[in-house]
Amino acid sequence: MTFPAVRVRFAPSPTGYLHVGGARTALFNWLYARKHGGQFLLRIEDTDKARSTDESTRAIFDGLTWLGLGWDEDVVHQGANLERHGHDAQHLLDGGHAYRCFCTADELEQRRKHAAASKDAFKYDRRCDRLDPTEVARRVAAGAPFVIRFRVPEGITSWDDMVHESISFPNKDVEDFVILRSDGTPIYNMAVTSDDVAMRISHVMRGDDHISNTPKQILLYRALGAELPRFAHFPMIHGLDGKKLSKRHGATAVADYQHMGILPQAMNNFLALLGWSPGSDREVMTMEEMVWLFSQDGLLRKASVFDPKKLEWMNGQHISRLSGAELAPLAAATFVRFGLLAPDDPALPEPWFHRVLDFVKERCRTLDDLARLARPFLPHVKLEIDPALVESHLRKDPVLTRQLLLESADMLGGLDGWKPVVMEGALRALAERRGVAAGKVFQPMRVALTGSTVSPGIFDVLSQLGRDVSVTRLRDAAALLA
RNA sequence: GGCGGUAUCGUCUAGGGGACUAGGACACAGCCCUCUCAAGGCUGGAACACGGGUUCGAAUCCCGUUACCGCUACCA
Repeated sequence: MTFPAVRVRFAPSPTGYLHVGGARTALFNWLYARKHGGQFLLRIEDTDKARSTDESTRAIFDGLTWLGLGWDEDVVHQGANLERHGHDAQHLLDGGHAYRCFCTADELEQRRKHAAASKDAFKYDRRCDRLDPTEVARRVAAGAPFVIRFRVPEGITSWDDMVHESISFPNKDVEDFVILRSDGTPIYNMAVTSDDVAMRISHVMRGDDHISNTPKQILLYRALGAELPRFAHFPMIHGLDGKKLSKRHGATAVADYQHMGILPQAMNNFLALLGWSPGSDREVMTMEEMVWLFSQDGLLRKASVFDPKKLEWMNGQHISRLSGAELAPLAAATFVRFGLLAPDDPALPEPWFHRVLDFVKERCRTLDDLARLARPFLPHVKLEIDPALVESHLRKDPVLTRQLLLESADMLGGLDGWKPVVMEGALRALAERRGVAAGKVFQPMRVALTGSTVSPGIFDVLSQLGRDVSVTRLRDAAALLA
């Protein structure tokens, strides 16, 4: 027996940026396709011309590209398939699965309000389905506008969801939904089903806000005589307050995290763990490992809360585990933004640059941290010491500090060899001679050497900087105190 | 209101009838390491929503309640 080909799709509507919930849906689809050697397709659902923008479409492409979630065939623009959607709807009408409805939007609105006022559940009452055929023909001939409604049959509609177990809806709770607007364009469920059939989608995997659309789509598949795909409904992602993630929660676009210095693999890793678990305590994973570990058995049903703190932690883990060479291209844009490198800077592929990244990466949680910490070790960047730091760390005890700086400069300048262990012995001896705690020597040195109170160990800093630069910076700082 | 879904530490989760004194991670607190900051190590507080069943035995299965979420458009 052969398994049907796995073909999945991510189908966002281009009405904003790519937000983290969408990204997670795309990720799961991508992971599933990779896992099973199938295709991951992208379809832009732009049938709502009023809300769709090219800018949003671009944002979706950019977001997916940044995350590394490439799609396998040409992008499908739903709007290009309007004709087929219309045909399918017509086919349904011809086959007796649908009927014309002449009720206007205003009338419907009135009836809905009326129902709400008397606390009744509103459901279309099928009055147009009871119209006499000659009356229908008369109205059509007279040019009366109409929509096409699907005639929901009796019975119950259910399916085995890959995330949930069996979900079922009594058809009496599903109203005769509109499939074609009066202007001949399709409504969501019609367009989606028509496209999914045409694209031979095998697994429809999306957010669980679509659960109540599923019975409608299943009914459409059946009326169209098409084979049903498998369905999977992923739980929503909420903000810290437990409410649906929205702008109120701060950053919700994947691009926001990109600009905050989050690595795409960390974003994917973090998102994957929202609604999926490998079934063990495994947390930090590469994309390859996730593909390997991904399984529908690990799919969770409960909505999860997006916690930016944990994302940052995870980002730090990824940064530390990547080599300087791997980090360089990922960090390039950030270094450019910090004014430390030019776009396509020749330093990017240089081993010395990679060594700098390796030198500081362990203490970073974001690429911004990386840029900040790497700065003092970039030979072409002039060291600047924040005046506030000069005040708080050097001018506290200017005479002694200047003395210590000068002495260490002399001492280091004449040191036999440039080894951290040797420096340590000499510097500690110096502190002892002057009767001060070692930290009293090291911290001013750190500020003098890096312009910061945070850096790798001071002897490693000296070693990385080299003797000449180190001595110069110590003397320069001392000069500030003269 | 109707329909659907969900329920384990503050958060992400492990758990699939006995291995649960409920495990890990983030966050938080303390300690260790230590020249700073991270990383790392150790320790601590912190959860099975509630009520009924089923069973010798329930976090795990069933029912109900509650809470939360989603859908309820000629939006997607």
